[in-house]
Amino acid sequence: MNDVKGSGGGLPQTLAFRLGTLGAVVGDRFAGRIESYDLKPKHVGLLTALDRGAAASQQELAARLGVAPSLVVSLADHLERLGAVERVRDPRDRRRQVLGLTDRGRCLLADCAAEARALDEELAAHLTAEQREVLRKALGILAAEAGLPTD
Amino acid sequence: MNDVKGSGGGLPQTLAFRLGTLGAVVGDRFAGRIESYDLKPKHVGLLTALDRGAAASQQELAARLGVAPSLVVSLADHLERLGAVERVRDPRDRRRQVLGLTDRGRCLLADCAAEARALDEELAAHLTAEQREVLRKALGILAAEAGLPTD
DNA sequence: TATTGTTATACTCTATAACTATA
DNA sequence: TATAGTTATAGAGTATAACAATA
Repeated sequence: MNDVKGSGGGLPQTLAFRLGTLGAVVGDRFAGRIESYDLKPKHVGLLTALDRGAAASQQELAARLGVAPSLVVSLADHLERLGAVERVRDPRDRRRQVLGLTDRGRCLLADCAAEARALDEELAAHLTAEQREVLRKALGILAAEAGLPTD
Repeated sequence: MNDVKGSGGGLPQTLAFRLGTLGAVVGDRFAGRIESYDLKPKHVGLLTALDRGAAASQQELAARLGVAPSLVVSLADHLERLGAVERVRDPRDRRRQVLGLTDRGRCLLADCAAEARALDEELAAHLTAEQREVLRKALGILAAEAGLPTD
């Protein structure tokens, strides 16, 4: 009458459980790979946001990333120390600090992308080409619905 | 020559990026859903581990979950206060506290599974039945490789 | 002496709130 | 007075290390 393996009612089979647990594991492994660049996933998220849109104020970035503005400050501080972003005062409104990617930042981002692709190879080693493609596409749909970057 | 949209080299298209970011979002949404049960995702992880295997010592659980033994103590404390688990001294080795699910714990776990299924409906609303199935299966393969629960 | 569980402590991450400069 | 950015502070979460009980 009930499920074979216990009382969870198949919790481990749900998308929510699998995405949540896998996301944590994959995030940790990605963090380990970018550690040598002195970056953490949130820094990469900020770089990605900058790479995808026009240079933006820190408040706009905070809204895009869904984090507090004060966190953008510390992320940007760190990235500025690395020479990956630069802050430019908006001459029309001198309160605004517009963040822009530097060449160094683009280079770092490319390095992170390469690390992610290498990690993909490890992760998907046992999937068929077709499974990989459907997986990538389906995750893209979910990401788009969640308002996350997709391209 | 280069990618159209920027310098990320398609970072947002990688499995690693999508799993990491989606995992965080989905984890937060799941956390919001189980908040009213006074549970957090880590508690559900511990309940799930208990539901799937024989009752286990706290050190074994820590290894299974990949967290510090001291964290299992605080998780188990909380679950014990909720009446979801009970600690029983192993009579053969009185140092060991064997954790076991109670009926209340099984009930809570079933509630969490229902929340996860409801979240799945929201998440996968725009996927075809076939996409859902391939997604579930592919994530199951990845989860198994990562040593996570799959059934 | 080694091991299990627990407690004490410290560190990381992030948000909230207070503050400064500009509008 | 309102807004952008910054700084200060506080809380949650988790790991490390010291400790107690048992083997």
